[in-house]
Amino acid sequence: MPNVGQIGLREREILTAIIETYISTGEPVGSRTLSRQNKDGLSPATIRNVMADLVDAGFLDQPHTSAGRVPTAQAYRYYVDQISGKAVVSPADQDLIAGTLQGTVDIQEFLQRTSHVLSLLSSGVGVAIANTGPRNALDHVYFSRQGDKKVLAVVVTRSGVVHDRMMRLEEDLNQTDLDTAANYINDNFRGWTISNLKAELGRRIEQERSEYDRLMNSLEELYKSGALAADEPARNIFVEGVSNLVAKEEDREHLRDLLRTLEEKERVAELLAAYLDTRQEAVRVVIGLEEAVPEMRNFVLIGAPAHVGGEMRGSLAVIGPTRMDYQHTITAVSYIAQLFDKLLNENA
Amino acid sequence: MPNVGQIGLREREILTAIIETYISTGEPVGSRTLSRQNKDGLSPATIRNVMADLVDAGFLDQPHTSAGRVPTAQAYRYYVDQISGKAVVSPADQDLIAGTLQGTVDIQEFLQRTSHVLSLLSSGVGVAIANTGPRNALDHVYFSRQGDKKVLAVVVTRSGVVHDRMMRLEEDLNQTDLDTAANYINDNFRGWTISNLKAELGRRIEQERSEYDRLMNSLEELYKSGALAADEPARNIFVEGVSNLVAKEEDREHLRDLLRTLEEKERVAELLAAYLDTRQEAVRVVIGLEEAVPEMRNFVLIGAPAHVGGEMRGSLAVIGPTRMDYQHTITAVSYIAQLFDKLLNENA
DNA sequence: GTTTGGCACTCCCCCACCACAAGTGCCACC
DNA sequence: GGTGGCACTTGTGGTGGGGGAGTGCCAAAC
Repeated sequence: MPNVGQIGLREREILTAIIETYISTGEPVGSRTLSRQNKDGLSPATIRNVMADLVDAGFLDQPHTSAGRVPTAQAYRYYVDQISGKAVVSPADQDLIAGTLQGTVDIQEFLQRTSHVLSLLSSGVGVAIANTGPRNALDHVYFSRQGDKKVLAVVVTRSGVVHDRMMRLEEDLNQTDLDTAANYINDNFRGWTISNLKAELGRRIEQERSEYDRLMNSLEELYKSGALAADEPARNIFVEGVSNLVAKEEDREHLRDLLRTLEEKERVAELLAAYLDTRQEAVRVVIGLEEAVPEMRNFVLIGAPAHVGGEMRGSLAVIGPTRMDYQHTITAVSYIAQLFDKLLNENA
Repeated sequence: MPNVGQIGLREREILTAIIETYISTGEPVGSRTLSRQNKDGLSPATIRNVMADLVDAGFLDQPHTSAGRVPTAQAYRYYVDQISGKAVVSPADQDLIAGTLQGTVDIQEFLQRTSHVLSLLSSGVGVAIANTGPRNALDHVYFSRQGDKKVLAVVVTRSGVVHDRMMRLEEDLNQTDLDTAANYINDNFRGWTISNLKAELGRRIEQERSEYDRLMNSLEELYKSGALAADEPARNIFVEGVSNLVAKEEDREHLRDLLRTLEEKERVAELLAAYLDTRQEAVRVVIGLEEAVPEMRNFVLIGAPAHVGGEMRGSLAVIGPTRMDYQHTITAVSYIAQLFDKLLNENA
């Protein structure tokens, strides 16, 4: 068994140099190239020996016998661990981010701009999501009659996310009935999670069904119409910058599958949820995305959750090729995640 | 000067055959191939003569001296005119469309699903837009205090489009002030276009500025915060199916530019507006998109507007390669446009 | 013992070359 | 006007060799 993880200083330096060279050139790196750029003036032969060790240890691969070496997932993992927390976000990036996000109070707008700026700063796609999960607490609802049997339902949650939805009822309700129903819900359920609210409301409707009650009748109508659905996920998932991937991904078919997956925004949301559903605040770098999503081979996820009171309420990420500027991207994600956290907590 | 447009029956048959063959194979079509598939049993030599005429008349091009012929924009134009209005939408497509769009009353959901189904039915991207232009009439507004100096503004227009926007004020207003302001606007401006409303409101605020008035003060606050902005275009523009283009477009750089343009949804909206802003109901096929958008060379737009009382309130389109199944796409766009029209008129 | 230079070997990449297929234009003939 | 024939053009696909980059290993040097 090779001595994985037990590599010395020289090995580490060379490994880092190989990874960085590969990231910038995209071509397998050979001993000669490395020897030339290395200040320590090591000869190609020495480097070859070290490289052989690194292959044994699982950090490098050779596309074929007489080609240079290419970093493995394990190498990227090592590289990311090693650089994480090192750099701060550059002033230029700070300006760009501040300029883009300045003045956004509205969550959806923030998400949209965040995904955009992430795609600009990285060589991948930017993703920004506000969770509209079962744990999202109600602030208030508002119903507005829009015509015969048609009602606009606006649900505002404590995290500032607004759901508006046009509903069709089975029987007509006038605006007074709707206001009464909204008041009832707001008075009784403010602060409840949407799913709990729905369950309890269903129970109460069931209980009162025997005796005729105007309010309960209105509530039942609204309940049946789905006016309280908190699950309109596609509206709060923003994915931008797919054009970045065109330049990066070689294989055409692979590219098409990838874009197809990214267009299914719910899948992207699931991916982030799977890897970021944690109480940790830190940026997480996931290498080896193909285990969860086969068409994402050779892609990594750099993401961070946003919390309100210890609960995850949103997340943002860059999904890009393994060959990317990790330091730059990690600091950018980290910086924006802080802003996101702040925004959510202001709104809470 | 070549006798453009003065082509006989035989020429037309051959031109149509060339276009259809080119659309299905993607390769320049030669006289021999055509002679073999043509039932009339014309010899390659005859076809060659006809082809030479068609080149003179501007319908065909040759990539190089000894290659087959390729249709020009003019040829596609002819082809589309010739087939338009011929076919009806197939039962299978009807099922797919109905299944996807069934039960959507909410405009945004309809737009999203429409763009999706258009991308499925064609080999291009599907676009669906609800106009939030200056001509959009107010139904009512609703303001809700969300915290210190923060207000959620919900603007509902007659076409059923909802704008919700979180605003930050310069000074705090309580909910009563907000309700008074909303009532004032609803009582005075229902049915006005948003831009007229804003202009008139600005005028009134200016007029009353001298004397202190609580209502006017609230209105001014809201006015300044931009709560009445009707221009949140990105939320009502849906573009889906970019992965379709990966398979179609050869040139990598071109593909990247194209995707980049399609990601700027406002530009897509402008494009539709430019070509569809008309009182005509019919599907419009725009060939030669590169005049307006250079990166869309070799792409066509097949779109239709949706009207309410003679005014354009929405539009939908497919943007796809010149090499596409026109008949299929045109009928699909036409069919969905009718549904869109119906939905808008129900909501009106 | 580590580092280095040397050397034979492997493999990919590029390019020149050639034959071939598909297509054309034109001309003579029906 | 349609057709067959023929010489010419041009992209394509396959082959083969030269060159470059890199490797592994060994023996010598430090």
